[in-house]
Amino acid sequence: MLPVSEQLEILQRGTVTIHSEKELAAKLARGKPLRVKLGVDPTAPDIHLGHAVGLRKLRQFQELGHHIVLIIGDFTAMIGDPSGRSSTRPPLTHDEAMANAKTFTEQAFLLLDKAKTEVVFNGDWFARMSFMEVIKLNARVTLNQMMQREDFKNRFGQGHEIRLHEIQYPIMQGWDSVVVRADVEIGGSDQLFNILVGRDLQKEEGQEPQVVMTLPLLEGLDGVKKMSKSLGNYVGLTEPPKEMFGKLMSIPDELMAKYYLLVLGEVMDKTLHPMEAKKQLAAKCVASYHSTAAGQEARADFETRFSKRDLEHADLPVVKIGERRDVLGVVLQAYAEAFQTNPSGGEVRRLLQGGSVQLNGEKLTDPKAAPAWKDGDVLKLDKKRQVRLSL
RNA sequence: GGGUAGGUGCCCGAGCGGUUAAAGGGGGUAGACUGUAAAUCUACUGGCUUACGCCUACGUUGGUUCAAAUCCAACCCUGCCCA
Repeated sequence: MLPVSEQLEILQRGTVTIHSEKELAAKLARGKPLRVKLGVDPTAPDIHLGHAVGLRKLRQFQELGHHIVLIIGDFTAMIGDPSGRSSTRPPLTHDEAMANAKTFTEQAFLLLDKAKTEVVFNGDWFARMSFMEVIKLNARVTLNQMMQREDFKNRFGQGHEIRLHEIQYPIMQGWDSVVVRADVEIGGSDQLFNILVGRDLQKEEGQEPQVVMTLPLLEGLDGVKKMSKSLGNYVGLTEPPKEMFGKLMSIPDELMAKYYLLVLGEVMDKTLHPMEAKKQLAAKCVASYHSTAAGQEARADFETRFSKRDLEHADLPVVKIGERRDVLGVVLQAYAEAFQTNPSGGEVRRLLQGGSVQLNGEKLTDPKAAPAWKDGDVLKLDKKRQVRLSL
């Protein structure tokens, strides 16, 4: 193992808070592998770049010889939990949670060393807790304490409802730490409160409290809200290269440096033109989850399709025209076949009206028109999607 | 349990018998611009295989009325105050 000071230097990189470095140093100094905990709720089947921030930090721990405990919140996912602002996440069935957990862990191993990772499910201990045990656990925490959490405080202040099960959530997460005897827990900076609860519970149980390590939250494509599946502002780790590249090109410039840091672990070259910097970012990201070649290809494709707007020579999905020859019908078909999405007739009419739909560069506006479609025609559907037609 | 304020479209929020698919804002989509960035301007923003037509929508269910998101009743839910 590396000397403590070197380990510390690596581990503290890119963190928001470590509580406390002194404790971490002391734990490291023992020379034994630390148990580093990360809890994830399998509320969605895919891992995105936001999750990857934490996973990358775990990877660093692994490379330094430490042990990772990945806790899958199969139990917590079933009861739903407070998500972000003021809404409550819908509860999942256990089957749904487990199905998500499966793909979730598979994807996590894109970044983690499977051999040094222990995966546990918190349903294993929560599902068989008795009500008495729950009460006793609750007795250790005060409501006043819970109300310190910003999310609760705000909602309470605004007269919004807070359901009691939501207040259990930090307690459960904290109890997880007790069960797995975590030395360190990492999480997004929004997890600070929950992780601190873990410390309290550990102390009460006579354990040495875990070190809290929080990481910056990665904003999603909108540049404002935390990346999340439910907000639709995410980039999935397993997305196809072109998709991944395109999505990254749409992030606000202000976020680029942060993406460089959190997604790639690099410092952005500020001398580059922002667009070039973004292309490099996107290509590198694709490279790390697919391949360098895929990154270059995605970049080339992007430049053909969007920078040069050369749809003629672009590699587009091909849609074979079916029975319907009217514009509305063909557009609907193209969406369905090439992009697995089914916009409503109204939506397509709106796109037509707005001049979004173009055939070989000519705007199509009449849903009822039936142009003389030709083999190889390029049909642009919206800002980001185009197809090639075949007869 | 009592009192009181509320429950409106993706979100916030106006409307308080007809002209309301429902003001305004946010968000979203599209167009212009352009770097699939930002800013700005503009349009659109319930559904229907093709619509000056139909269907669904203002917590739920009934009722009054030619006509209800708007009035009445019961019920469900939330905040606040009291117990």
